Amino acid sequence: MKWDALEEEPCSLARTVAVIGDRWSLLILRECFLRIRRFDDFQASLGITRHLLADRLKKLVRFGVLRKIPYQEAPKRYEYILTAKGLDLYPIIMSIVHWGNIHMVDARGRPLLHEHKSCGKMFDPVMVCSECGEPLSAKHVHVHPGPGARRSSPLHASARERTKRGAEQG
Amino acid sequence: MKWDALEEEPCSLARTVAVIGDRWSLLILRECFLRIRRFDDFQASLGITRHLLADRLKKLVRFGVLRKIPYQEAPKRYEYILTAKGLDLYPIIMSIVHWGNIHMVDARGRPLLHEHKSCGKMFDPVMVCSECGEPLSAKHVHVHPGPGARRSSPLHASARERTKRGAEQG
DNA sequence: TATTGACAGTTCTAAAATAGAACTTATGGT
DNA sequence: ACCATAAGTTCTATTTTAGAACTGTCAATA
Repeated sequence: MKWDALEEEPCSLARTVAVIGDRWSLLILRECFLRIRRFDDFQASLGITRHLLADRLKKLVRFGVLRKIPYQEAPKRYEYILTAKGLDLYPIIMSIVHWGNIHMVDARGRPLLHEHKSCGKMFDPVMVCSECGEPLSAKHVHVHPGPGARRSSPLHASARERTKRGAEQG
Repeated sequence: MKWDALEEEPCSLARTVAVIGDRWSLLILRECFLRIRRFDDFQASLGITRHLLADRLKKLVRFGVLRKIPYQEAPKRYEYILTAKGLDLYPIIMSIVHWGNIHMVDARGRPLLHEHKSCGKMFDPVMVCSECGEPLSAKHVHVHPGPGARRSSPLHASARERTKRGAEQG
């Protein structure tokens, strides 16, 4: 499967994965949320090759996650900053960090602590239901096909269905 | 940078990315949360090559995200099911889906709707502070070094610092 | 004036990962 | 014996990534 194909999938996860579903994009975004903005700063702090960094920044700009803002003329230089769309990735970044905090820390403990300025306390992110405010878990969620679903299948056809349909169609 | 190096980083995001930071792992996990459990079902529903699927399942099992459970003897067959550690990935998956719902849907609308069984309503996931319950945004969060942080740097050294230190150390 | 350094890339080759298809192993059914 | 199911493994070709060097602008310095 090609990356372009992912964007076309009738699945919000697949489409998002097309934007951020590779290791360097996620690491670049981490740096963005830590106020890194410039090419050489990304490069040095990540150890990414300049080639790939250029490529990924271009991709993130193309998807509207980052914007190139000139910060000096002569020679023209740009900073990469998060757009509103990019800032909306915060829950993804935070939930990834949180999972790592719970399941991947070594004996030394967390590399990072997060303080909520609004209440002044160190916190963990919690994902809750927008309607009732209760914490969410997979088993209390039921999935329905939405208006953009593929044909009659719940999400997309299950394995066996698709194999059969493929065979029927050609 | 090699994948193994990511696991060693003093950063919970990098360590999590070592586990789920590639497109196929995320898509496989989507299927897991949709109750797909068997090799051929993953393969057919994702269109992933069998080679890569075997590789990714092995990796997810190694990291303790999936467990192989025998469902028949002779010939021995296994299902891949989410462990508790794997189920904890739900907020990551949901926040990815939600971002796609907001920013990547086409004119037809969302491919999927989510119902919260506890309250009976269609919902969106919201990330809140564990201490005060307010919705989180990047600008209300301040980052502090934790016990597992690298030396004296806030998260890890900034670009320029690291270049300099590298030069000093040889 | 020539040199150095900062910055943001681009270009190159070698190594690694992925795609796509065929093959293997074990077993049960016809 | 022959076919189907299931879960992989093996193979070659293509694509992606790593790593290093190179390019082009401009400012400051010797």
